[in-house]
Amino acid sequence: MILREPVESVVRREVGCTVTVCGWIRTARLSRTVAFAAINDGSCAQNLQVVFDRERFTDDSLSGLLTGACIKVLGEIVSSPGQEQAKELHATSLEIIGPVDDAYPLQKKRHSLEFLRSMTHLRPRTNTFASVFRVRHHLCLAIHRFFDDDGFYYIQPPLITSSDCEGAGETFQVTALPLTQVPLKDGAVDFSRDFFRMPAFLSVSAQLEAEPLALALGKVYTFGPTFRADPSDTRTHVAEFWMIEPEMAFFDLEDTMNLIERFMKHCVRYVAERCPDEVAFFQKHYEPGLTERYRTILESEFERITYTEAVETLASSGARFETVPRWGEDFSSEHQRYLAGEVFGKPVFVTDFPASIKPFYMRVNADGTTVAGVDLFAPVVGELVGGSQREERLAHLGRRAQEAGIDMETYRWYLELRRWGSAPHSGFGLGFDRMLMYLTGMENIRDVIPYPRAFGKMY
RNA sequence: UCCCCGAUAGCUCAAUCGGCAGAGCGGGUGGCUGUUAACCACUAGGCUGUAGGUUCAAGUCCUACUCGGGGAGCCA
Repeated sequence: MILREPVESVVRREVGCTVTVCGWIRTARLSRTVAFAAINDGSCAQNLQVVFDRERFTDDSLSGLLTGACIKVLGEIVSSPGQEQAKELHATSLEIIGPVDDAYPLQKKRHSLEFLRSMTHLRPRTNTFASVFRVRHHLCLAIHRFFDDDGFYYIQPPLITSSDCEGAGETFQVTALPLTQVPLKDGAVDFSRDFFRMPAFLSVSAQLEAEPLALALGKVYTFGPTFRADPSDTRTHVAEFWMIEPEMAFFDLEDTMNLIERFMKHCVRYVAERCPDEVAFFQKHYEPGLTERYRTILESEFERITYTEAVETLASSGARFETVPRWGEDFSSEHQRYLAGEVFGKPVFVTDFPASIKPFYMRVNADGTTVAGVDLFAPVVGELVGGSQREERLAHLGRRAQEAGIDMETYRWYLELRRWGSAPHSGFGLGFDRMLMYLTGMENIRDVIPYPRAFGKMY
């Protein structure tokens, strides 16, 4: 067993304690009487300064103190005369566990995020990525805690599905057929000879599978990976990402907005409490407005306007848009950012969209032309959440499905939910990785995911 | 997929009108008050993304391609 104490705990130790620490050297400095190495073991944002008395350590024994090397140090906690840290470790023994050579790519200076993207195996050793992944962990737990405390059940929908969820993007097909010799029948692929005896896909949304659980357990949520084969090559898109999809029986659209707002505030508060060092780091190096962003979310009441009001606001704003906002068309990302950023300066719920631009499962409003959908737009990043009250009336759903060209046989089970014991219910979807971007200020989704899978690239 | 920008030392970048390929950091060597991305000196390190073209002369201009980034669309 390798005994060692994490830096996160060492920095809270009393002066005089003897500890063993293992970590990677971030920077090392040698002078005549003394040498310093700042080491980090990932347990926290802080480095631990280790001091080597050069009377005790020979030049040779310190020659391995290079940026990137993994070392094990036994020493005593002493108070530090330096300005940048209260305590430091006075070394009594040093072991170079993993030496480095001069080809080690990470240096004690800033690297571009693009450069670091080319080495996903080493970038977690940088302050930036270690911080991102620590916040990622805490945000995951914040989500589970929120829903557990709120009476939700965590469910696991299938990742492999038989159908393409309407309107949610391109699917990856899953097959066990030999692609070099695909079995054919009447000129088409014979899927009856595939693994599932039918075509299969990776899930693009768990919503449809979550609804039956909500209509039995009351409140449920999913939190898992989602796959999209869209050829989207942007800083907010990847092929594999994580989504949170709560689904609630006996919730109307207003209940849903209240839930989303409470949820967002909980997550922000949780991260601010658990990761103060990381938030300060991102504030300093990436997004000067980050703590202000947190404050706005925590202290403001999110704006709520209808789609029609939003279009009018945009049209009369005097701002010049590349695409003119017109009723009946979806908002472009510049519209979303303008509404949240310029008009309100805080997150804004937009509700009641034209039925023609939304999927068949959203509940038709009394006016017959709009549906009870809601999007949450945030400053800078645009759309964060998309949700709706689901159409629970069989006749309405049947009509909308037909208009949308949905194969009724495939969705028979979905219609049957409305046939037997139907109930009003609602849900929403939230891109976890995008939320992490929002909370860290990282501007490319590929920099908040350990191993991003994107169009044309497998990092 | 479309539009825009970029590619020069290991990394981050500079190179004026087309005229000798540069700096900082990192590496090595030496020096040095307990330093904080330490500092000082010296040193090694280059087929300027690839393939063509224009020119007396191309890192610089033109064409194509490759790779990277940003934006649009689609979406989370």
